[in-house]
Amino acid sequence: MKENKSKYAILGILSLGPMSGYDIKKMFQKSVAKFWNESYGQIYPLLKMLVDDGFAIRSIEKQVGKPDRHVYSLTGKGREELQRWLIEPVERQIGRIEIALKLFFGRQVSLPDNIRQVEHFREIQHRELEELKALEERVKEEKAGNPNLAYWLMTVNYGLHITSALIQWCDETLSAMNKLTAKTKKGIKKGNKKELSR
Amino acid sequence: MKENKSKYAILGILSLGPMSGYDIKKMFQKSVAKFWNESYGQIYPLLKMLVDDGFAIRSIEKQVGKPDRHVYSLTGKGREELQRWLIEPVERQIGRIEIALKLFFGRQVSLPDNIRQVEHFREIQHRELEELKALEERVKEEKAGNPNLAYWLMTVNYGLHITSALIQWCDETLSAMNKLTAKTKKGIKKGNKKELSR
DNA sequence: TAGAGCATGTAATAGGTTACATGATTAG
DNA sequence: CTAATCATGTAACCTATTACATGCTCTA
Repeated sequence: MKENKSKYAILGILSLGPMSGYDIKKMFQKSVAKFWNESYGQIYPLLKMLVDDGFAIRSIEKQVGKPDRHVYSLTGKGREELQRWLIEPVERQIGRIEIALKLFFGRQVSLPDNIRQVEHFREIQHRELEELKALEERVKEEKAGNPNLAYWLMTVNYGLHITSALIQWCDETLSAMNKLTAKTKKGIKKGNKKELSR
Repeated sequence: MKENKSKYAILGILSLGPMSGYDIKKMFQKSVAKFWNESYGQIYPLLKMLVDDGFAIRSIEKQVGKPDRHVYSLTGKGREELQRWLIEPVERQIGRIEIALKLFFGRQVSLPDNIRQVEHFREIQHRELEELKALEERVKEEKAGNPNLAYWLMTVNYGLHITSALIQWCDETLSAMNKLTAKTKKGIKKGNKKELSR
């Protein structure tokens, strides 16, 4: 049986309250954007499916000057379906990690090229870390008293752990690369030209 | 312009030596499987494209009792294309992290349900860590002297850092959850029944 | 004799992004 | 006057997995 994860992501967002497709997209953006996102091309057809399957109901809010809002609310059946998925154990997933793939083939380019690549990756993670720290503070302030707070902070913490670990890995990797540079330089001084070859 | 990552992954594998589609699949399995993989449905059509674009050439090895081997080798143009991609800076990618999404909606299920989920995730990461440690030793032994060794160890190290960070996060998260349980229990002793509600 | 390994490939299907079409209102 | 925001949705297009088709050899 194929499980469409996007479906559960949308059920989850809807569990926070009734919303339109447009609202859902915005909600993804300002809540789980760091580890999940959906496009309109997924959201609108899936909302239709959720209604067809009885997981949500649609009500229409008339507006002037703007298109009508189609507001979706979870049904009891929809909440049960979400809960069923939430307690289902996650599986080991092998994501595609581009930086690792590029480095695996690192010998195909020069050492300075690889150093640049890792330094750039480190900058990305550094910016990410700052963003996550700011997010953590913002959530603590704005969501104080919200019964979801504890869980939300755990997911922010996930990001903090991963990002810190990546920065550490970058530092280790850069120092390992600098040692390789030093070795090559030594080789030159000793006149050992073999070590110069890639 | 759309860049097909699978194309570069295959060019990369081919940079290790001439190979058939079947070999490429096996090579993915025993080298980068922890962070990248490709299916036959991607490999065979892409190999055809690589030849059409002049990035690889195909030679046929006749065999008896088995189908002919179609062996692909990188051309100079193919190696250049790979190098061009390798030095191109990676972009920040937002992967889909299921455990984080589930926990974000954690309030929809019970605290013990969430604890079970994280404990299970921790076990997965623990097994992964053991596998990575074994892999590191194996690579150090079997690939001693291989000019790729340094880069390969850096990618294994990537996995080690991520996995250790995840285990740490699990421990922190589980202890945070246990504190929530303790709070609820205290509420019961004091007869504060409101705190029992989800 | 059943199953795994060798070896090619295609077709069906699922999953997902981007661009397009429409059109009023509001802020700079 | 321009761009953004509100708001719906669809169509075209990629990307990727799984199952299927074929068929020989070797091992348990």
